[in-house]
Amino acid sequence: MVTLQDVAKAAGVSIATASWAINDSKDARIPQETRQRVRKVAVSLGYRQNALARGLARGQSDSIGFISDGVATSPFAGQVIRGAQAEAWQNGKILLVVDTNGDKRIEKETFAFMMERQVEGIVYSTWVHHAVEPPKELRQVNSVLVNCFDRRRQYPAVVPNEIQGGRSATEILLKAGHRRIAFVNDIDSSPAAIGRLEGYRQALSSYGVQFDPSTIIRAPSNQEGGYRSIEAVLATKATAVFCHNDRMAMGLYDALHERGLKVPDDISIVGFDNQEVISAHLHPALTTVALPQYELGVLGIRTLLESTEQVKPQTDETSQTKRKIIHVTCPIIVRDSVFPSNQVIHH
Amino acid sequence: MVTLQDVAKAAGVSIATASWAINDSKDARIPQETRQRVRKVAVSLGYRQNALARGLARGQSDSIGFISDGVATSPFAGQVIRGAQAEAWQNGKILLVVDTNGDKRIEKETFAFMMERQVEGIVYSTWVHHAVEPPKELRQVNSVLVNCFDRRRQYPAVVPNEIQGGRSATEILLKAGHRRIAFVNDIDSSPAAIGRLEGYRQALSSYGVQFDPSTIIRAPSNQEGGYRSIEAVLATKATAVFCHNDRMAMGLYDALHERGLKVPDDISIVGFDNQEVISAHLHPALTTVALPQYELGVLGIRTLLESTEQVKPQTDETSQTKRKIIHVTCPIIVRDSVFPSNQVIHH
DNA sequence: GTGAAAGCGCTAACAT
DNA sequence: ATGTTAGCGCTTTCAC
Repeated sequence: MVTLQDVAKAAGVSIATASWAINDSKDARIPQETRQRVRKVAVSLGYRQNALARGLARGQSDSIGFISDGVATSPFAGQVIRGAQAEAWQNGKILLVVDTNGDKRIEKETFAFMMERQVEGIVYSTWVHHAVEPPKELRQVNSVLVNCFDRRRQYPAVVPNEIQGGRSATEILLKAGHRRIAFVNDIDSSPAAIGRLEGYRQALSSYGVQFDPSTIIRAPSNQEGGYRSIEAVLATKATAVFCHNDRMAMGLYDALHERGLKVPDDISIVGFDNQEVISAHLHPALTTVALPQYELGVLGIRTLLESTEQVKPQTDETSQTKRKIIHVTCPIIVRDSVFPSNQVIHH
Repeated sequence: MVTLQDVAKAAGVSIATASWAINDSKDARIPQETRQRVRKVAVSLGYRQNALARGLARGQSDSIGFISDGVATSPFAGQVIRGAQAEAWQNGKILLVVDTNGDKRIEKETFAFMMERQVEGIVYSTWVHHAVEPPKELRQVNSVLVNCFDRRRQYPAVVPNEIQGGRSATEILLKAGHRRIAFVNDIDSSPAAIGRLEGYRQALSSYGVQFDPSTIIRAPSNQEGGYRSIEAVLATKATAVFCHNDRMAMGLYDALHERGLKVPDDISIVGFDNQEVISAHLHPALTTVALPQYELGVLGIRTLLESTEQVKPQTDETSQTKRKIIHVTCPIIVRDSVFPSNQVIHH
């Protein structure tokens, strides 16, 4: 293993100078010539910094912890890690990723493990968008919540904008001319269920359409739920349906198919999540609203890095400052399940 | 920040003794009483090891690099990371995960970055099972390939057993009494396409069924491919179809549906991949073969750790030793798309 | 401009 | 059984 010592010796300079040259320190007063020479030598010797030594000396590890309760498992949330990692990388940091599988004990251990490794902060991310009660330890370090939030607002959080998403989904139907729109929502209450409903109502209202509670159908948020809600959907006499997610839409497609009803000719459908393996490949392909997963990851890290620069972690338990929640836009993905589609495109 | 120094002082022992007590060194000859006392003090002081300092002193980082070309992206391969991480964790190691997005330049940078961080080895994993040419640098360190392999067998590799998978898929159909079985394979050649076909042929052969090339249909391995292969499938007069993957099966379901054909009454179907969001939720739920993703991750790390213990990384370019390839079993997941299903269960 | 040297927090060989 | 001490490889202050 080649050390800085070796490089210095080979270049005929002191180890301090070598360090400056390698790191290209702005404030070090060494001539370009020396810098170049040292670096040449370093390359020719195949020198590589030892991040452990560097971190120890500088009291900084250039690493960020990423705790998730299953992001890596989720079929459609790995993108969050990708975004986080890309943004961390941009800033010369590396991510220590641990999936706790939702286990509180593992979570605590993970936290300790990360602290030992001198992480500069921790991103705490969840699989589904919901309220969490993060382990108190998290307050000892800079941290941000991604795809979740704590009710007391002790941590900055980055979440998808469910309301806007629900609004966009509904508006695309309204723009296409639909006025009677059913909403097959998740039977479980959640930020997604609440937010998307609110968006749905806002959209109707902005188009002057009276909200009719009987157009709201609730079912489990999976294919079966969508499939089984067919009767209720047809009973609403709606010409279009906004499904809480793509999986429900997939189930609804099946049920519609079985009754010989065509999408979008007989009924228009909009989903949510843009779970590509489903939405992009249904017949017809499903118009849906995408979850900004990659962005959530990016913004999570960015938020963390910003707060690292400025403030120290809050240790003052009495502090009442509410941390901000960033709501990230959910873009609409137009495909072929809304009729008449030409109108959709023109607006 | 509390250091070992502080703990030693508070406990009234030397720093060395403190270190031994904390690490519970077997060979250190210190009485239990002292150990206990020191640890009590450490806890009460809120002491936490500094992994950087420890790693520097021991020349060991307890971390493993995990490079992937998109595992985190893949809707169904995040499990590989989960498995890898769980196994690493078991051994007191942490994973440094970087997704290169398939970019060769990022790949090189990632490698350098990981070496700087003194990783004890690198797992190089790919999204699809295929042959790779890993960057030469990889040979400088202990490494193992996961879900991919190099033709020259310079690295140990862990891959799914495609042949056995294909065999299992076909056998379940044979056991159910089917004798004319179409195989809708991927039109692109790949270890999966080749292996699954081989398994299909082996299964037929072991049941004394003559292989008929006309039952092999090739199409792009996605929903559209499956959907469009309907004519060809029907033309084979097969009573059952083995699809190269669940996505193709999903497309085929759609096409079958449109012609009023029922699964499994009119035709039985088996998929591959066990992409749950699809397979578990089609109507009827799809019998399929699962990719052992979690296991791939576990075995990747285990293999790495084993070789770390024993051999040093091969630097000898002329060495001709072929590294082993571990083929991991792909379990069959029985659901409702094979008829008659009762027979299936009884065997 | 450059170098000497004091750490960073910990481990482990060596002394006692 | 316990303490002393020399590093691990690097950064950075301070002196020249």
